[in-house]
Amino acid sequence: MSKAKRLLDILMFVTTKRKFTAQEVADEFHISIRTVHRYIIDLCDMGLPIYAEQGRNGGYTVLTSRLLPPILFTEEEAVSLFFAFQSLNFYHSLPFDTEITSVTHKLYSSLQNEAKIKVDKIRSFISFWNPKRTIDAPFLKDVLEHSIENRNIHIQYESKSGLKTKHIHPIGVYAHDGLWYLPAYDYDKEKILLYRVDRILSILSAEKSEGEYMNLEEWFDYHEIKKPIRLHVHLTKEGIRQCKSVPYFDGTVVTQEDETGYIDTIIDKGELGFIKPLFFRLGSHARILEPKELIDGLRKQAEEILTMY
Amino acid sequence: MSKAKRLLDILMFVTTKRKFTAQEVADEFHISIRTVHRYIIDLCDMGLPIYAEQGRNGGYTVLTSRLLPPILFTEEEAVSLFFAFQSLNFYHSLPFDTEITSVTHKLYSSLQNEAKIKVDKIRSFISFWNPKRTIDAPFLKDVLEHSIENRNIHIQYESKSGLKTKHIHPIGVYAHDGLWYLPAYDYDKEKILLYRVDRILSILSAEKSEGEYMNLEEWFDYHEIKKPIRLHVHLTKEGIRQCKSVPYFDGTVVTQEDETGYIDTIIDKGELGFIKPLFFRLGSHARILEPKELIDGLRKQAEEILTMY
DNA sequence: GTTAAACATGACAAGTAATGGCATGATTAA
DNA sequence: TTAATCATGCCATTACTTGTCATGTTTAAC
Repeated sequence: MSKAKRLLDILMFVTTKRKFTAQEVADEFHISIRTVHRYIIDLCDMGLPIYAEQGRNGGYTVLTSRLLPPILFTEEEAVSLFFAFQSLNFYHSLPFDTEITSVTHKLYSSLQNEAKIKVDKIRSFISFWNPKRTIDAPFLKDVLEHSIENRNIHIQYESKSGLKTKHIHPIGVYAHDGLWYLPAYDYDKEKILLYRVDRILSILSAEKSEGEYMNLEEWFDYHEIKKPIRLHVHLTKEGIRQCKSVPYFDGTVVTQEDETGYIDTIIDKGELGFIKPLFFRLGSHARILEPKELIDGLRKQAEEILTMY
Repeated sequence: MSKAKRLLDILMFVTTKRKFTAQEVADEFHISIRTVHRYIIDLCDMGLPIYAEQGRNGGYTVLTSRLLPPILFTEEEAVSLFFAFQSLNFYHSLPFDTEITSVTHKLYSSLQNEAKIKVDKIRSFISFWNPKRTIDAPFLKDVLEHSIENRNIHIQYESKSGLKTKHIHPIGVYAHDGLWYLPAYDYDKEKILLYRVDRILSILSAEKSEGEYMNLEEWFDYHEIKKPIRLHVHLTKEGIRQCKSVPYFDGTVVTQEDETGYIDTIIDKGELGFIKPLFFRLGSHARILEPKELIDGLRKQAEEILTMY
């Protein structure tokens, strides 16, 4: 076996063990101790942070955590990585922040000048916009950790009705529109609710969870329609155009031959509050035929507005 | 110099040149041709896709594009990369799609089992939610290319008032809420407008641009207030809560001692259409004091609703 | 069809690097 | 004091790398 290959094998061996003696390596690879000492000098030269403790019970200790075998990237692949990083730029709170910074440096410094220019251009010509929030989510990493470790937590939460203590089982976290959300099973309400990570004021305690809950992906797919209700709306041409831009209606907008259209679908009653402002904006571009509750809600809100002003 | 170092130097040399002869390498590194042949066998063993053409004008050709020197990542760094990729998951159209797939494979396959589990967990416990759009943006990569290369383009665009041909200078592209947007200088309207990349039906022609335009970052920072207007609103406690969640008002919401609050700021008249539905939803939680146009707009829309139903 | 430029491969001697063994010393815990 | 550990030097042996030369093969150009 070539020396380079053997060195890498030893690199993997020692970064995995973290603490080891020269004798252990010699036994593992059937080489002499003298050679092991020499190899360790080579690894140090390669930049592996390693230190030795002398005397009985001494040995070597590797400072970095486990390393991957060296990977050869093409320039395009490196560029695509910077593109991926670009999508994280607008987030204020992020887990893995320090690691991403170190990867960025490692990659950027190994690029040739031409590729550096390309990366810089990507940075200035492409962006993933999210509202630049000033809201901090200090418990993001903790909450993520607890959900990965399948633990229940007690949290102090700033809800609509004031400060509350909640006993929840976190399902996962997701970012949307610059904010971090936490779907979690609420043991008091006995159902899954959606929390905002920035509104968590503290984590009081955590305990291992026994139950099995859905994961984040399942939660995204899962939309229980508890109170099905028919939504039936006629749309003008402009109404179609606007509704097609609303992800919620993606796929349900039907265009007819005369260029008008309609939406005719089943939704959950709880979602009416969410779509009401939408139809307010559409005004006469959308004529709601069903449900009556939506029409009444719109009327009520319209009357409230007219009473106010 | 050690063999490993020399092999890497040659690797860089040949991946940059793409096509070369053994003699060229021999001259460059002052080694014999025989050795070059031997080195090339080593590079093949390392997995470099390279083939030889025999005969006069023959030589070697490297199939992959330029490679970076091998990079050592820590396991945490690799995990953070998967985290970054996660943020691209909900996008339907992406440039660099193939590269990201190949990087993902390279990295994942080099992970140890334990780390693979960690990555899988991240994938199932953290997400960057964006509406799953079915809308395709086939010209995304082209438009990006043209803006990087500082070119003007003629496009067919599906606008509010139908199919139109536009002569524009693209400034860059950005993703928001699952859609790709293109701010661009419109040569007919003589100002910067915002286009949706999915509404571009074709790119008719392109020519080198002479002018200097702002870049994407500048455009984000730039918000010309052409027709300044005062927005002055009183908010209830719930009104404050809701407005604080609206990025547009981030920082302008003031809370008073009695737990009510207000917004008092200068905005552009053109933005009224955008904030109108917001105040409709807030209803009596927000009492608009100024501008009159906003109140009138709300009243008009409310009357339209009441006339309809 | 001959020639020149390229790759492909083998043999071998000379040179270089890596290895193992041994010796010595330093440091530390038992 | 002893045993376990790292640190380092020396040297003979072994293994590898290199350059030179020789021999083939393939292909384009003349």
